[in-house]
Amino acid sequence: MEYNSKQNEILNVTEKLFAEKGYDGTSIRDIAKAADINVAMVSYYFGSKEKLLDALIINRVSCFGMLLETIQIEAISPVEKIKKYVALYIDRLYENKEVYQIINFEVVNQKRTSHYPAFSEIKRKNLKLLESILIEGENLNLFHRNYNVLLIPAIVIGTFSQIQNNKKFYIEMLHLEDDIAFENYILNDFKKEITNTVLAMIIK
Amino acid sequence: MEYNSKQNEILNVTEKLFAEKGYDGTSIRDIAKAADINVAMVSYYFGSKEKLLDALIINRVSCFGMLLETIQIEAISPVEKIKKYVALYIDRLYENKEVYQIINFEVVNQKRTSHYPAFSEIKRKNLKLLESILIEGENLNLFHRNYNVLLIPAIVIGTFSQIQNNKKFYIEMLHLEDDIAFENYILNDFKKEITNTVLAMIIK
DNA sequence: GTTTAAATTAAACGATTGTTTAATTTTGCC
DNA sequence: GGCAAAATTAAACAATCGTTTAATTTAAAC
Repeated sequence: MEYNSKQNEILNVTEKLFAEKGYDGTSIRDIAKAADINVAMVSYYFGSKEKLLDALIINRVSCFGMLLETIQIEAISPVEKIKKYVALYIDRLYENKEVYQIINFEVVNQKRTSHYPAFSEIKRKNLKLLESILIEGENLNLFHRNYNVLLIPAIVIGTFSQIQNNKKFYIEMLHLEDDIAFENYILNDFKKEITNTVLAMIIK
Repeated sequence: MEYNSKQNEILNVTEKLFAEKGYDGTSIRDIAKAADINVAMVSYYFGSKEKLLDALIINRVSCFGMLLETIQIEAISPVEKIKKYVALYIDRLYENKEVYQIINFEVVNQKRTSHYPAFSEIKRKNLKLLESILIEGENLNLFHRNYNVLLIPAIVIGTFSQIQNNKKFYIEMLHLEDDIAFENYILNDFKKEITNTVLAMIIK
């Protein structure tokens, strides 16, 4: 689906507002005001508020799955593959933190669960990839197998979300100066720490 | 604050609905219908919707901090203390998963951040306790210190939330039969796994 | 320049929102 | 039984919600 500049502006504004105030907490008039357009334009371009949410999620998520798959092809050790897997995961989560925040709430929210199958599919795919790397490591006698594969993405995503959601608290506790320092923490120190945690789980 | 049976019924229903559909996604009429009372009763007892949220959170959270502190007094090794710390944390999170779900969203939500200081205080307190156990372990040469203390509660809470929020997905992937099997998984297998993860992070 | 479709607007739609009112019923106390 | 306070009710309040309408402006094509 291709969007013109006006539609993209609406999507950008919507992403920001839905992530900040939630779907139910954001009115179409909020969106129209922030995007500097008439309220009727949202319905005109997207049909309805619910379809706007659909369009936003589909647009943002369409490129989610791809990058990870290249890891398995590379000629590097399973340990390096895990490192790359986690690093890419964190990058991807941070890059799409707004839409991920929206999804995270809307998946829980029992009012709108229409996107559930699409996400299950992406998560299943990512799990398959991780599993193949882990088996490779087990065959090379690098990894043991007394852990639950499901726990690894749960730890990566969960810990990331926890810190991102409580950004203010962690900025305070880590004595970070501003949002840029926080971004640097996530993409560097946190990435290393969570990678080490995952490796400590699986390495013999 | 003491509440009569009618007020408690309202709080119980509100907790369930806010956790399911969010604060903005739940109307006072939803609450009144579920609690089988007149809409005016909510305002009559709690003043407003926002004050109802306040009352709910304060009521549920008031007993949050206490139990953990008993750990430090016990005459057991730091490793055992960490095990107890994580186990108690999981129990507490699961027991209060509804209100925790509400808080988790409302803290992120920039519209209502009034409860932020109270939670920062509880989190800070829990961190202090954890830190004292870790130092005890370092002094006994059991733990090394190349890890970030902040990461431990972030992993425990984050991973728990991630699995709880995507309950449906995990029930499917873990081949669990029903909600009771899921509860058993969280309180037994998951608790062990996440404890092992934390221990793998810190033990020499 | 005229025509036609697309874009944009202000206004209005009915439904729902949180809250208040004023009347009524229930309760506890003497 | 009478009375005052508390509890409960239906109804109404203004505000906001998502959406639609119908009119107007802009843009593109010929």
